[in-house]
Parts: sequence; C-alpha cells; structure tokens
Amino acid sequence: MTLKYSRQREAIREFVMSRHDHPTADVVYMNVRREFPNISLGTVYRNLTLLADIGQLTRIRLGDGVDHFDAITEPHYHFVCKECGVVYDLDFPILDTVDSEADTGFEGGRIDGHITYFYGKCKDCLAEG
Amino acid sequence: MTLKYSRQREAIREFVMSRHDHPTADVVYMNVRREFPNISLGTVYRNLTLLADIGQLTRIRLGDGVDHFDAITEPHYHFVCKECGVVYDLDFPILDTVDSEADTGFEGGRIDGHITYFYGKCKDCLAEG
DNA sequence: CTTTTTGCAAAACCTTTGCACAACC
DNA sequence: GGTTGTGCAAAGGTTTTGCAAAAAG
Repeated sequence: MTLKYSRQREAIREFVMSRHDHPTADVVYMNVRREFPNISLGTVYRNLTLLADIGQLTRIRLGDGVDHFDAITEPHYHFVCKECGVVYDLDFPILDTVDSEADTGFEGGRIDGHITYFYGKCKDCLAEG
Repeated sequence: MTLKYSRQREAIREFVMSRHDHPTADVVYMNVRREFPNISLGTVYRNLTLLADIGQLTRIRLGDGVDHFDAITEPHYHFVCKECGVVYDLDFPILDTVDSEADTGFEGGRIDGHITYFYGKCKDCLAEG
C-alpha cells in the first residue's frame, strides 16, 4: 500500500505539470515515450489514475469521450471550443453560492458542489470562419 | 433524407419519455427488448442519436463515461449522486448571467453557454451511511 | 527479500458502422 | 419500386486488468 518511487511516474507527473493544455492519456503517452521508449499506455493510465487519486492531478471530463488531465488541482472553470476542442482555464472565481441556491428546495439529497464548463468558439476558430 | 416511421423508434422514444431517470442506451435496450425481442443495440443507439439530433431528446454527459438520455429538452440542471449515480432534475433556473460574467475579461474566444451538473449524496445514500 | 511498478497483451466497455434484408410510403 | 430502417456482427476508440519480470526499498 506504500508508494514507491518510479521514474516513469515522475516523468508523467512532470509532463502534465509542464503543460497547461489539459492533455489526454494518449498525448502524455506520446510525449513521455521520448524519454521512455518502452513505456506502455497501461502504465500511463495507471499513473494518471494514481496521481489523480492522491490529488496531484485532476481528471477532467468535458463530454468529448476522452479524459483530460490537469496539473492545477485548485477548483477552476474551463472553456472548451466546440469546434476544435481546445481547452482553456478560466480566471473566473468558483460560484460557491450557486450550490446553496440549488440546494434550496431540493429534496433529493445534499449538494456538495458543481462541475461546469463553458463552451463556445475559440479565438482561432472565430478567425477562420 | 426523409424520416420514415418505425415502430422501434417510436418504442424507444416512448420509453425515454416515460422515464424521468435519464436512462442510458443499455437501459433503453433492455426495456424496449420486452416489446421487440429482436431489436439490436445498434438500432437503439442509432435512434437515440437521431432523436437527439432532431431535438426530441437530449443527450446528457455527466462524467461517468456513459451517455444518458433525457426526454426533457428544455435546458435544466441535473443532480448526480457521487455514490450511486442516480440523476435528478433540478428545479433551478438556468444562470444565463454567468455566461456573460465568465466572458468578461476572457480573451480566448467567445462563450456561448455552459454545462453544469451538481453533485453530492442522494437521500437514500445519506440514510445508509 | 518483500512489495510495488512495469511492459505486454488481452479484455472490457461503450459506441459506431457496413451490409443484406425488411419495413415504410 | 425507391428509400429509409433494422438486425447482425464486426470494428473502433478509450480505459482497465492479469501476469511474469523488473525495480525499489
């Protein structure tokens, strides 16, 4: 049950930390393979899951069917371009008040939080058409 | 390109309409199979996708890796129990203002809307422990 | 030496798709 | 009869998992 050091896990962690574009497991795999040519996709998934479980990464699901990973673990909102799928962090405070607002009159249980992503068209896609 | 009637599609539509628990394709399949024992999962998927495309259903993605379908097509928020996965509709007005609030100072593109779901623990799971 | 991690490959899972036949209009 | 929809089965894409060997402590 104790965590042992592994060079692969460290490389995976560092890669995600170095990026701000919320890479998928496959992107992590492609890149970490430059340093570890024999690393397997299974190892990448296992470590991303582990790092997310211990809170060093966040797994974000944006409805595109693929998991993205984010090195920023503090709660924040995301912007997703409907056209190209690019993901940006939003510098917009988490609306804690909506949780209690939504809870008012809700009889089905206790609301602990919410997940939101904003969608639209990114700068580049707006420029193109 | 014209839509032709099909008894299977009608049964699928009616089943989803009759439920307020946001069934998955598999649940629809299991149930419609009582009336059409030979219906295939492919047909269920094809029709759910078609009905969502023409606006008779909504496809909702709640981060559990499976698509859910909702007969209520007016925008509304959902509550998801983190423990058992049950989904409830929330009687809480859509926060249109947050879109423009989030857009303020955002340089990455144009925000058209947002997707939110609230999570927590449902009544039953709260009672259990 | 014991426990954890890896690489590989297979499997699991959800969803889509190609095709011949059936249903619809 | 022409077109759309179905059933079946196969394939697609993402993620998980079993297992023997390797690495870590």
